[in-house]
Amino acid sequence: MTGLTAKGAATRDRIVRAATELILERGVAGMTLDEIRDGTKTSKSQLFHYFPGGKSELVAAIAGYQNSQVMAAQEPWIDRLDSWRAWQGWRDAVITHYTGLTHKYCSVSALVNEVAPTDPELATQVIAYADRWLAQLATGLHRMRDTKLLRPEADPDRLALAVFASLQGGLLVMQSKNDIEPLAAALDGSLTMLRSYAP
Amino acid sequence: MTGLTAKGAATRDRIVRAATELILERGVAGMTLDEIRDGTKTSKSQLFHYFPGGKSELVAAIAGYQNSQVMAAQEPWIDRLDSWRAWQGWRDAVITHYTGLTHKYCSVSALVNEVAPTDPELATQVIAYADRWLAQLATGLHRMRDTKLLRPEADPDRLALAVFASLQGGLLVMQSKNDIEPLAAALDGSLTMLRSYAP
DNA sequence: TGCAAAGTGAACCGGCAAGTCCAGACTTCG
DNA sequence: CGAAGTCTGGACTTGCCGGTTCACTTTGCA
Repeated sequence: MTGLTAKGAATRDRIVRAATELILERGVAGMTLDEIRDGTKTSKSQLFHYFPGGKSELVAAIAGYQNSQVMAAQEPWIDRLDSWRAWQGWRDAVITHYTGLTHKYCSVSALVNEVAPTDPELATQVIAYADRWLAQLATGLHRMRDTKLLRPEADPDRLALAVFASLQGGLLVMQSKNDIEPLAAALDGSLTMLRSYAP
Repeated sequence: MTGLTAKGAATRDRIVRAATELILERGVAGMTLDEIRDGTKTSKSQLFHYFPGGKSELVAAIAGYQNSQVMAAQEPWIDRLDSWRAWQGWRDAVITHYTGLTHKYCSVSALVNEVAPTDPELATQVIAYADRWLAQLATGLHRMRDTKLLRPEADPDRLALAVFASLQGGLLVMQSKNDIEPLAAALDGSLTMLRSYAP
């Protein structure tokens, strides 16, 4: 997206923000372009002006935006999950980030579920975010095995997968119950599981 | 649904089965009544004849049907999760059930995600199934604490919540990766977590 | 200052999918 | 048999929503 004036950039930004708000509350199918128009003092033509690919492109932009938010919230822990202290810090950061957002569609992966059957390309994109997230967890665990914080027979990739699944499930249940507790229980359970692989 | 002749019951059944097939593959939004019609040698009027509430009622019926399938697949373990042996048996039964269904929308809870914003009543219903499932896990853990298989300070309800979240997350990731491994990793992680509460 | 490019508003289109209607065919049972 | 109730087909209606068009204004730069 090049050649945007200040005014244009502002409008585009307004659209993304409003659309994000809507999509978090109502899901992809529940978000209509007309609602975005109403909520942003814009018009359809502008939507397609800034997102020529239509709804798909807009949703992709939102997913990217949300992903960066979530990843940022996990800083600085997410990059250095190579000590027990870091994992605990990470857990707290995740809880903090999602506290107060319990009623929303927070989970990137949950989007896949809705989007995959009708828009495979978009799904691929979202899955890529998830994979990067998962990879960060795995990297930390690999380092921990290397530094003998995990027993040698521990399988970092599989453990990371378990933690990630647990995290996503925690988010899912959190949303349906509108309560942070399921996420907290899931993460605490994951940490307990990991610690049982300490030498 | 009373006053159904044999023929009527058969038709109704045909509709539910075909609709289940479709919804598992494409999600709620991706399933259209016309497709059901095409796939079942029926017509719209019959859909509304057997499900006067329209799509919502049909989806509710499917959810109930799916739920009973999933619960049945966990027999006999799910009713007696009060020993480590039972948990292992349960884990195997779950994996077996979902193996070969990896490309589908298996998770009941995942449906909530799609349906909740637009149909709260239906969502409530689906959540009820999930709660019953969760309760069964909790019951087993309570018994295990009572019989000293878990340390007294273990919180069965919270542990059950963690296991359940992990399970749901495993299903979610399983779908997006089209691979059973995430589910297996999630369940194995959960069992490891539980076992660390053994005395 | 003027013109090309960017930005904007609103009416419009087309398709899709949920839900309706009704006429007629079967089933059941007195 | 025949009437009440059940089942069926398919054409029809309705409204929503993603996407298009086009005339117009604003902006920024040579």
